[in-house]
Amino acid sequence: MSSADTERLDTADERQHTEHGLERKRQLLDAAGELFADRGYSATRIADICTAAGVAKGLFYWYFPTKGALFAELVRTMRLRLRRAQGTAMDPTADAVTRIADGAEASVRFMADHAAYFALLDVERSDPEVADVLAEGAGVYLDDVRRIVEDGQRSGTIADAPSDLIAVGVLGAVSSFSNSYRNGRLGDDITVDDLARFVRRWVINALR
Amino acid sequence: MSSADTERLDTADERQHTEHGLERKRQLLDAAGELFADRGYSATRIADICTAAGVAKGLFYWYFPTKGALFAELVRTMRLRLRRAQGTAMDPTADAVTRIADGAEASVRFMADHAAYFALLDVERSDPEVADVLAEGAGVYLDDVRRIVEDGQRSGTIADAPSDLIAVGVLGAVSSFSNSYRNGRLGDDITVDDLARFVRRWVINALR
DNA sequence: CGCCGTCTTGACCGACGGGTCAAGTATCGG
DNA sequence: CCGATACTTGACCCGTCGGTCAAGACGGCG
Repeated sequence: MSSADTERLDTADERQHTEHGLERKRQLLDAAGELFADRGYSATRIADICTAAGVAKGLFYWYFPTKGALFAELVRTMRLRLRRAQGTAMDPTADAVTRIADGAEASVRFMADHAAYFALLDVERSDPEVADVLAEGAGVYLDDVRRIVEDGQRSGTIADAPSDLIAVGVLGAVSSFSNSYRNGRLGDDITVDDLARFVRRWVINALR
Repeated sequence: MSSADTERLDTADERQHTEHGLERKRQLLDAAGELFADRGYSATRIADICTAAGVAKGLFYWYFPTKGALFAELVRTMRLRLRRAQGTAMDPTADAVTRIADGAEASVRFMADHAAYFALLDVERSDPEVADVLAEGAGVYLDDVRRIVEDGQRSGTIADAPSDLIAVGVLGAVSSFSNSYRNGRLGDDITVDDLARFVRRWVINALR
């Protein structure tokens, strides 16, 4: 038996984790998410993440091959969760406008629920170390929305204009409102429900 | 005469620059703007800026006390220019909706003209070293728009809803569309004029 | 020409932080 | 009780990068 079999994973990122190991990993992910959110990616030291999670620095590399890998995992997890939230909020049999409005509303609520995480997506977009992962998902939502917009245009419920422009507008509205809400630019007297309702109305208004 | 007079400016950021000196400074500012835009603030090394500007690293500190200071100057210059562009585009005697639409259109054109610069504002929002400068101006535009919105609501031309929400929506639309245009998400077949017209229509539609 | 202030250089310094490593501890199946 | 495998530690290494500095070059003015 050659020694290659075991060596394959020595340095690799795929390790055999126990239940407890996965829990640790999640702790690190959580700590990192919070720190990234309010200090930025590059301003967050691996040592900070470990301190926040209450472990030694060396342990970081047991779970992640590099800082960027953790970031990528964080982003992908988040993206998955958001899409799931959108999916369950949208009734596939409803008309295009309703579907978009439902998706937008769900996104706003989701982003408000996970404010710490979403401050991230909004940040460090250009750091080459992370740009790829971020860009990778940027077009996905756009495509989702554009498809529905075109659907709506075929049935005449959505105004006739370049579908990608409209999609950008919808996505932009969701993220703008969510961002402003998150960093308190809207004041404390407005609730998530208020915001969600307003965005729904705003989007519907923009589509016609 | 005490020696304090000359010493005051030794380390300070205010230096006596000749015409040629100011030109140099502008070169550095330009080079930095471009590099920041496509690599991010923290990923851009001072050495990179100097290389791009074709000067030695030491010279950087003849013109700027620190990296952050250059950034701050860049941002403030940009903000000033944008506000000026908006100001000249908006007829103070026109009604609120027209004023907002004009301002939005002008902003879109301006951002397209200065794409390299504006990739910046969108980036590294959370880097503590630069967060202050960025946040400092964030509320300004919001206030500008909100005032006009409230004006329009008084005269009944703008829908009755929290004015800050509406202002966030307008600002968000402008930046979303500009961003998408800048990084090519809208395809090459769309021109700035198309975009500007579309945003105008979008904003007007959203206000009523 | 000689002085002075502006401008320019590139070698150098220091710390900061990502990543490594050798030495453990904890747990579990046999 | 033994060995294997997952986990944990903190000292250490080392490249990188912001910032300094001493030595000049250039240009105008008396």
